[in-house]
Amino acid sequence: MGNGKPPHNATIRDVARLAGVSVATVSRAVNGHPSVSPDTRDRINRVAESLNYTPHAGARSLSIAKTQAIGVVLPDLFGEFFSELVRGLDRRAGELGYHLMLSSLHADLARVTRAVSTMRGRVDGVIIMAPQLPVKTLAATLPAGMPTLLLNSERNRTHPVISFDNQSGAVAVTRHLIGLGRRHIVHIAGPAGNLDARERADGYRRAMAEFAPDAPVTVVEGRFDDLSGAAALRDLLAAGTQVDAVFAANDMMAIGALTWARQNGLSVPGQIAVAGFDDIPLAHYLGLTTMRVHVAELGGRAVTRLAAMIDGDDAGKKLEIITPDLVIRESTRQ
Amino acid sequence: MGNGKPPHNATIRDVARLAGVSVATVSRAVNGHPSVSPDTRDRINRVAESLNYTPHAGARSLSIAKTQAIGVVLPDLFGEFFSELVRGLDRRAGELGYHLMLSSLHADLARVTRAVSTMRGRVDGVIIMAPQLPVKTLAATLPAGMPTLLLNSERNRTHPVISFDNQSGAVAVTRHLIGLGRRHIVHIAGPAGNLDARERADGYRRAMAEFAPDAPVTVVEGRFDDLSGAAALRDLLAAGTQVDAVFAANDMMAIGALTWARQNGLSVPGQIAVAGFDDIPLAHYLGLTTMRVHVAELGGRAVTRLAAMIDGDDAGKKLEIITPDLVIRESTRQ
DNA sequence: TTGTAGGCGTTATCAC
DNA sequence: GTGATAACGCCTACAA
Repeated sequence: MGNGKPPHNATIRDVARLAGVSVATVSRAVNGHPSVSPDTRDRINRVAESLNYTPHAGARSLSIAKTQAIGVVLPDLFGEFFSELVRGLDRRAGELGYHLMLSSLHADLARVTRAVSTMRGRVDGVIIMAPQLPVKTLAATLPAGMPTLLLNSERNRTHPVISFDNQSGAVAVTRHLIGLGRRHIVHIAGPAGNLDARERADGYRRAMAEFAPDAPVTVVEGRFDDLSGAAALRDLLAAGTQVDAVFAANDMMAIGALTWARQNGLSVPGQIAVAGFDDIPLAHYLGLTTMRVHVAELGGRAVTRLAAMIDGDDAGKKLEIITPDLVIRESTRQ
Repeated sequence: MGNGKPPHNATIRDVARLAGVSVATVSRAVNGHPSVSPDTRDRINRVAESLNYTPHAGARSLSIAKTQAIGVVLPDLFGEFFSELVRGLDRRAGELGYHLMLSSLHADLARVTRAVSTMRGRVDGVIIMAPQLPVKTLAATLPAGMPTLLLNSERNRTHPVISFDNQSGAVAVTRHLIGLGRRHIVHIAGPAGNLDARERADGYRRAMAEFAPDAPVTVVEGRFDDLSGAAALRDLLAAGTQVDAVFAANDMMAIGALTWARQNGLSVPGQIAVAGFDDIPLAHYLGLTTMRVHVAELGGRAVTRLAAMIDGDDAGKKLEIITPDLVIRESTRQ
């Protein structure tokens, strides 16, 4: 390990030579091809084992033009959202016999493009999550002929996309808060430019306009993390804004706001009801009302779909939408 | 995307032909080799762009015998531990110009071995976390000559390993609980066979023997998830065991126990103090005392070290230990 | 500065 | 059933 005895790894040729057969036969034996006599097969297996021979996957994929790997390019996602997504991707990939080539922490177009480019030839297709980039721009810079599936990108008829129904999810949450009798409902949105954030804010506005037309509409911007959620609520109150409910664009910000409120003597949900979006495990423990988005399922479906695209049987429809469910917990139970 | 115009991706040969030069020159131009006249370089770049040419990384790595990718094989880790680890790995990998080939959910030897085998030829080395497998067994089945770094495996002078100092961490937690005046301290251990679990249990026993020799020692087994933590505490109390403190082998189980206790009318830390291990973000929010293990740092260091091994300058020492810190929060603050 | 040609480790198409 | 041998796409001496 790290200093194995043979400075040079055994190749198919080494096995062939020692077994006294041709490389073609070794290849057949190793891949379980039927037309190899039991005798030769045994001999080859023995030699292979003694040499600790492992086929070179890179060479193999170059030869058969198939890597059995899929690339995954992600932005800098938060804790459990990230792990759930990757878990979903990895599980399904494993089931389908694919490896996962991961590249996260990619924000801007250049990084995403570079990540995908360097993957060409080592993956059969890629799954990209870049909610901050316009599909057109993105598509224009990707390697031609590489099956690509977009996660949580703008709906669009030209490229395969899977995403959450953010807007109707946000409508459901907001409507729930309105149903509680709250009127001073503020929305802590995600970063400007982020599509999910924008769609959720749109849902909030739509619901307010429809179900509480006379109530004030207040949107402030956060950065999807807990600190910015806390800061947003603090600033609003400091500015004298009346608040009896908070709908944050994701759970982490909601948790920041919720925690801050309690630490500053405000009762939740008594004085302020709080709701988030995502349903990360933390939400369960803190009793946070939220929209459950089934992140792992998203990952699994993405892999399934991409695999189909790779195999050439890309189902007709480009757009696939996953509907989130409202989960009511203590933070809005009065 | 998924249906690009050219059914066949452009290769270096296509570029060469259209630019009226040899493939060698294109290769040099693409790789920024100095000895290419500005004219030719320009022409080549233009053609490459027009063809949307992206080098085939697989072929390239076969040729230069370097993939710029590292494999990561993990067991089925829980939420934030997983995400923090992968984040740390990925960040450092990105900095060093490596891709990450991920394969998680691997429990038994066969799976781990297979995962690593199928990675040969597509990665330059692997990082393996398999706390349930003996190093000797594992090492025997790995492809020869593949740089390998083990995470949280048994200490050992023959193979490079990075791991937490589980035992002294457990001693610190237990000692803290004893210092609180608690005497009926139970330990909810991880799955038998898991090395981290075993070391932490050992630390608990050692601390009890040394600092509270007359107090009862109670160890029950959990599965590292919240439900088993809750069940463990419930069963202990149902059996009439006296309990005034719980030290769980990881945070998820501690959280399960803590939540169960509160839901069943037991005050924490009043009647029962609770402590965990890992310091996942959730612990912060629930005020759980725990050992902080800097998971992301572990990942980063692992990549750094493996990269060094790949480059052949493997530092002398095989074993690298990361010491965790005690973080005291409400769950043991009286 | 540029081209020729061999090789990286496998697979697959032919023959035999 | 087995063996040559030509790909796969790229890199790199070695020549020119």
